[in-house]
Amino acid sequence: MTTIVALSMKKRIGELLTEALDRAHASGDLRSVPSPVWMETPKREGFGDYASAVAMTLAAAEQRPPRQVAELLVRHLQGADLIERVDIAGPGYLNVTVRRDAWWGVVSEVLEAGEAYGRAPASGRSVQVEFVSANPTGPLHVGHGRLAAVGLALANLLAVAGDRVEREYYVNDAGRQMRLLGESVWARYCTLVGRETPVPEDGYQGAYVEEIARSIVERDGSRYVSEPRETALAELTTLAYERLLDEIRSDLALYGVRFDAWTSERELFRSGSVERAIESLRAQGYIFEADGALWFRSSALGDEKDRVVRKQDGEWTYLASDLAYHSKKLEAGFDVLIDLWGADHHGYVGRIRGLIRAMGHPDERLRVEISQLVTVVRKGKPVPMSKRTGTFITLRDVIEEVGRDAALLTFQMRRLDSPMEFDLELAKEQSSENPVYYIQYAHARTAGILRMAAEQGVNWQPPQESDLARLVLGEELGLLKALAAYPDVVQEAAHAYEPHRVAYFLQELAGLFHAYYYKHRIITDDRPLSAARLALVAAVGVVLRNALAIFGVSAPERM
RNA sequence: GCGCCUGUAGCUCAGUCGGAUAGAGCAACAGCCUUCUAAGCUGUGGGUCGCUGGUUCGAUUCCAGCCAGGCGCGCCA
Repeated sequence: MTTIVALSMKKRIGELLTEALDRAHASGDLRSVPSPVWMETPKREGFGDYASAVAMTLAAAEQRPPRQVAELLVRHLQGADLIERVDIAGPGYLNVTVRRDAWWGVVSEVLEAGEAYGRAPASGRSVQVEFVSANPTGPLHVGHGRLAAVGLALANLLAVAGDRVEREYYVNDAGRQMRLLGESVWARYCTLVGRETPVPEDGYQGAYVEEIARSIVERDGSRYVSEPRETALAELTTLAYERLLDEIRSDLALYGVRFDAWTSERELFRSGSVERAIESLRAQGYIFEADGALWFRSSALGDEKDRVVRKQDGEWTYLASDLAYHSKKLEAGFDVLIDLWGADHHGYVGRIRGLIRAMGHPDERLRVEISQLVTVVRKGKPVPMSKRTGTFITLRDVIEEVGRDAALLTFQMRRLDSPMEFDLELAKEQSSENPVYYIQYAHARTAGILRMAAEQGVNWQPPQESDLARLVLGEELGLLKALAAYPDVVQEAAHAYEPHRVAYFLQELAGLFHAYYYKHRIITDDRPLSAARLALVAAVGVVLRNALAIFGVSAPERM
């Protein structure tokens, strides 16, 4: 039985204020019809626990000064539950102070809900998140690491916020890049068995290409050179891409990123999905022929220009299969499709949006989140990242150098659309100062205290209300308020599709806890007080754990 | 040239549909281990929010124009 957590404190206060507005309107004190109010969390202490600017918003329609509107709202809030005091401040803010005893209940709420604390009821919405989707032509690099970390977190965040979420990786295992990979491996292979062959000019030069060729030589010898070139090439291509895809899968597994579905581009061609998608667009007049090629009339759908889907030489472009891919996703009935792309693909958004429109879906159905590029720096010098030249830092390198948890969380400490610099030397040097340790250490401390309590036989669960009433310190109230805010943080972050907000919350909660721990003893001779504090500590541990889980970061019991 | 993103403390970055005295971490400096873990805590200093205008009672936030950086503008992906 899942406990459906009651409304958060913020929402409860918002409802009380909405009711007050309704009463004010019904009694004729207020002329305008009030819309649902938005509570905010004041930046400064002394401004109450929650604030609303509703009086200022209404002032114009009421043709009265904001403070006068605020005063009448305060009158209608008289006697409301939970509320200790409402102050009018500044230009007309309503600053609501919640009764101290109202906070204690959050401890029991957190402990009873456990893993479910912060989880919203099912929204009924289904969302598909497609991310990473790197071509299997080489190992994952740092940029993929950012996309993987954010995709993982975004998917988890939406799931916690109530959406049904599918995580998908689209495998580009067809087309020109695949052929180049095959030719590159072929060249290395031939050279290794004594037939010097140059790697094609646009081919892949990385050392991993030669390694693949070498492993094929070790297993199969030189038998491919006696086959017809086309047959051998096809076989080597498949061997190479399967091997690289395996590596990608294992890198992602090492990183803790799992996908629910892997869609193959080849399969889209083989199954006829590409032809069907193009035919369907043609039937609507969005496909035409010109200059010996086949075009998608995306300019009629908001794109900058029309795009080729089949080249003069008869080969389909990447766009053709991508149209088929997105058609299938739409037909699968997802309410929202999220594509997480690197900034170097953002010019692609217009044509995919064109498809969405052609298929008669609203723009909101497709969300393309663009990750600005990651610049990798080593000792202050930029490291070029190119699969073709073969000089790049792989995701695996990063995980091995700075650790999985640190890598995952580092990518969450900035907004996705903010460019970031990743200095490997710095990341190593600062590893002990990394936010991830700070947060994990807070969790380990909660675990350590609970262990000690168990050893000393201090009984604290289930928490008694009379004991919780002993939580009166400023630090304790601060922690209670943070715990109460967690469901709001999750919901607001999900609404904005911005998991990094949860990361900042984590840092704040960990900070509050460290300060509390240092200033006050949890386990003392005062058993009821100890019980109350232990319950609070346990609740902090639960929320730290739940929030870390969104990022796929571990919550160690000891460090 | 056009499009998208970015510009906030020395550095890396937050900043809640426009709101109150713009915040955090790192770095610097000064303190704190007889304690349930010092991977921690306490304090100090540090800002023309890129620039200029506009809208508004009110702009770091919205709009326009500049400046600087990144990315894109292919019958590549």
